Amino acid sequence: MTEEIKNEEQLNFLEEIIEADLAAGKYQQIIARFPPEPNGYLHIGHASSICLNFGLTKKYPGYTNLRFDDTNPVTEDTEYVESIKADIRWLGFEWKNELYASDYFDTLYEYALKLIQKGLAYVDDSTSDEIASMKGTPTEAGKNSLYRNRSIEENLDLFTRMKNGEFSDGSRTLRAKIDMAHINMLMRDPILYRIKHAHHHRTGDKWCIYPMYDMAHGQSDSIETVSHSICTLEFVPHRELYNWLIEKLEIYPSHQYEFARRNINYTVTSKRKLLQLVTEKHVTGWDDPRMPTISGMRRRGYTAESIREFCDRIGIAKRENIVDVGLLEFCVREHLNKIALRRMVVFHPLKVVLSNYSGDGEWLESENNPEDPNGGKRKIPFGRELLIEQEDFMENPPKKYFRLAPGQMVRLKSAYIIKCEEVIKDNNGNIVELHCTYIPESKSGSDTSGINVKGTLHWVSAKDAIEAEVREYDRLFKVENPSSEDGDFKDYINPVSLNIVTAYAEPALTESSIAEKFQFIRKGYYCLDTDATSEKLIFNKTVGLKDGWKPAH
RNA sequence: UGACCCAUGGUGUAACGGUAGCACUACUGAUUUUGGUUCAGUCAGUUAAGGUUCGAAUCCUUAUGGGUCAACCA
Repeated sequence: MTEEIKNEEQLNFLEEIIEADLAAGKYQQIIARFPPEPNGYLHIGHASSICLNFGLTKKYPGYTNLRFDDTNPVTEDTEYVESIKADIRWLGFEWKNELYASDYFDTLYEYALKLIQKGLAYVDDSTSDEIASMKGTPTEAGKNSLYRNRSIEENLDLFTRMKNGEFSDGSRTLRAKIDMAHINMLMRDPILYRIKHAHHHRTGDKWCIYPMYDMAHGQSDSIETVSHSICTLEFVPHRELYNWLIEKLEIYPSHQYEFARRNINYTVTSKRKLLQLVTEKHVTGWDDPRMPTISGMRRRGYTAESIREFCDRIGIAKRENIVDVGLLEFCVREHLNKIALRRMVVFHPLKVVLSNYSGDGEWLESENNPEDPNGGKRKIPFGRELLIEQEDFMENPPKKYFRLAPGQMVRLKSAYIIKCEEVIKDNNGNIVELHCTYIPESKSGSDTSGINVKGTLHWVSAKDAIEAEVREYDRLFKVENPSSEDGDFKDYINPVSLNIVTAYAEPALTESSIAEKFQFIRKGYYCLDTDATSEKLIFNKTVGLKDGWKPAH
């Protein structure tokens, strides 16, 4: 019975492996790690990996370490270290230990010596080109290096001198001695250490030789006794080398498991490409709201909850995929609908004069969020002259047009029902103003008019409205998968991914803070941008409302 | 012309030899002082061909399609 209930839960393949390992008593707890290289900002793909690793060790006994894979000093920087830590925390996760592969450089060096002593590694004087040309191809065996059979003593001496800085960059490498005819290219005497006289963000100038990924990653996992080392599919061929090194080094046997990285349409998630967008100024920075980076999504107004929900919904598997960005947007709307404060903002104003409204105006009340009974209310000024959206009026409306038209009535949200009496045009025939009458008995909350209207419009009081800059974003790329198209991915950048409009907002918005999320009624979800000042309101469009009405033309 | 990984509606993901399910999208309808939300419903899928079996998305074979591998990157 209990087994049946348990079986109803759908596990992904990693959870199945973990549950089997736990059930077999192979591990008492599972240890995972999130291993970013500090050479770029985290993006939505990393979010998926973070949710996976940290989520697994939340679900099962154990913990996740944060380990920076900082073995290439020329591309890495502490700016990235800090942004990565901030992004993980913002997403809602906390690591057990903050670790760096560079912390293990001494140990890794000892491991290299051990390999040399076992006759399993050698110093190669070949140039980069020579090594490449002797590597063979997937269908052709490679050739042994001229230096492959040096004595252990000579290798020890040369490697020590490499470490001591006696040789120039690129002049020598330490290579594993495996098999140049191996079917797996990675096993054809892979390079373990290379010379780089470069300043490292943590170890400074202590080292001039640095381990390659394969010589560092699995060993770091092992040092940390990581039980489940989860990475993406392109590392599948590395697993053989990962295991070979652990076996020869006789160290703790961590295991590598691979899953398919998540791709999202109309964007790119490759740090190299994202870096290019930043350095070539196609966007304003790593946190440009159009970027699929965690910092960009945060600035755009996406919530951590919605990103976690998205990662949860797309799941994990081993097959190639392109997730529809629409699902991400659904998750964002789903959360924002619950928490966003409703406000009224008119983007393309059309003046409305209420010919039968006298007096200086009045303050009306409106709920902050109809989804939240405890959300409270706010005051909105109402007056004789109002602004509505140009698109909410049509002189010759199609059928089923619920908005304003000559002789037609609509409700102004939280205010009165109005009727369009007259259309005022300029000399060119453009509509510049509407003269309407309002129904005094139709006041929101105390409506005794008995009139039912289909349409409700958002509006602002003309004299009380405040100007705000609104930045509206569209997808960064014109095609679903820019990386798979011919030519450069940058050829497919959407030239109109940013549209700036000056809008007219109700006064309550003056008090906005960056932490608040808004829904501009009938428009979408918005948030204050970091560029905003006390003099100038600037909002980012997070995502639009689902739009259920399309005029038939 | 090798090896490895993968193949379920438009998209993502389940079903572990026994009724192909869930979510997003799209489309209907109801409700609605947001053409939003909510609610109800509809359309739509096992790459192909063989084989094993009482029974195959699932196991086997072959084919087809996609991805990965020849950086002193990770």
